[in-house]
Amino acid sequence: MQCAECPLRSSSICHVFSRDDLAELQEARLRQVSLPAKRVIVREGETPSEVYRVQGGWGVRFKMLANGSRQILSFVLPGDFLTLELLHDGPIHASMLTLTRVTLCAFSREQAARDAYADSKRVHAIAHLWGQRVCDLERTVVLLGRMPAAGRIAGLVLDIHAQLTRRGMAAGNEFPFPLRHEDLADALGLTPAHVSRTLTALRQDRLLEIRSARATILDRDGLRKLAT
Amino acid sequence: MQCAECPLRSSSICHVFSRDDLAELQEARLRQVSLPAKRVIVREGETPSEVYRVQGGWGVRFKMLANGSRQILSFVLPGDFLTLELLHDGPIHASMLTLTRVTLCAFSREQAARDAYADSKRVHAIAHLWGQRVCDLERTVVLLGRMPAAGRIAGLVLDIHAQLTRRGMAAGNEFPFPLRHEDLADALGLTPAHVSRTLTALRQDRLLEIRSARATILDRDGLRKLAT
DNA sequence: CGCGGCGTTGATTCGTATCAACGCATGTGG
DNA sequence: CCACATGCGTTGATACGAATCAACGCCGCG
Repeated sequence: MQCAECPLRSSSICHVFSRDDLAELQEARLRQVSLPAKRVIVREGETPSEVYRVQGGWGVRFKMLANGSRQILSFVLPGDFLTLELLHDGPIHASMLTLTRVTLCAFSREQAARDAYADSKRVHAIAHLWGQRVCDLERTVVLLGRMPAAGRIAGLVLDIHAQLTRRGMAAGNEFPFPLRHEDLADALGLTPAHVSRTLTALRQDRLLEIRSARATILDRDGLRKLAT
Repeated sequence: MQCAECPLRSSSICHVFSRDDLAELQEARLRQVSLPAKRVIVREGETPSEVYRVQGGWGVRFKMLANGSRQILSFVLPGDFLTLELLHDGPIHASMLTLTRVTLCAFSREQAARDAYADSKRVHAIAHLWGQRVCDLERTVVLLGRMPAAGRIAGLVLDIHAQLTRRGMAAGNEFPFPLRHEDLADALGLTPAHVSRTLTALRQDRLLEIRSARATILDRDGLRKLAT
């Protein structure tokens, strides 16, 4: 797909990097990559030479612990930029994995890092992305530190729904949701078994329904109350 | 105290903002403020007109929940900058409270926001600060999501010790630690009672000792193992 | 058709919360 | 200088939420 027709351009970093010059953006794009599900994109500590704008599909950023368990730090959605830390030298903080087939638009890390601070509009856009990332993480800390299982799930689902809505990928209260119970568990500090029980309860209370890789919010106010 | 003699200058944002011109830094500093313990510095959502470099004392960034419980997002230590989000318009993400008497060096938010992006060295330094903040939060998410009480305490104490050491405020394995059990509990998703039990266990295992506002790491390897 | 991955459900265990009582230090006013 | 109040840490008994372990069912797929 050409950048000119990309529906995600306006809601992603591409917008800032090429408001005036679409041809320049198109030319900077090295390639589009398509990865199957369950493929490692990068590993913690690496410094790949490309950065990406996610074009489609879902992924996950996570850390492995010594005891073999996995903590998911965030989900990667279409429109996301991978990754901010590569714009100023740092190796990446966390490993990444695709959950579904994922399409990426690749750019040169080096060039992006140079261009990123070329004008103040871009600098502010990047600072804004950092701010969002921090905000998301802080919400996650609150969920993990102070909320019971149902509240954690409600909070996560509402966050994802808000993201997808902003990027035009949710039709009202229904939206794609390819996460398995195990993914939810690893993101929320729970076990798959308990996620199953909690989702069953949420469904019976007519708050939230997750079926065949789609989620439907049945009672937004109810969920918001749970996620306080 | 004059900026020229400030022992924290080299390990804080002041270094980047005035490597060449100490007089300029000194002049930019609006005032030094001293706040007693348990005083609110700012509340979530506000946009104060000053930013600060913490000169001394400890504080806390936190969010209150509807049910009255508190989640601490991070501790504020001498040398910290308050706050990054004020450098590009955002209102602050979380309320802040002093834990001890705190001394702050105040600067104009407006001027700092203008100067922040004036040269690429500063831009990179700020991006680096964002990166650290994200890194800290990600470690917190791992602690809260996947570790038992002893591991959480170990992880937090080691992080704080590393920070203080970097800033020259820890003498080997002993360092100031003015946190009450309730503060630890609110940061780590535990209750004060359970923090007490866990600290007792850590003391009996000769791993960590916390007494009269000071902490001593008795067995660093043991703690690191607990914190995985 | 059989197999593997995933979700569900039940029985049990475990970690932490909750609630309450108590001790100790510190501060304060009589 | 003592009597008392306050705040914080400690300890114990009990409750509860979630983990663990295991069995089973469903479904998609080779």
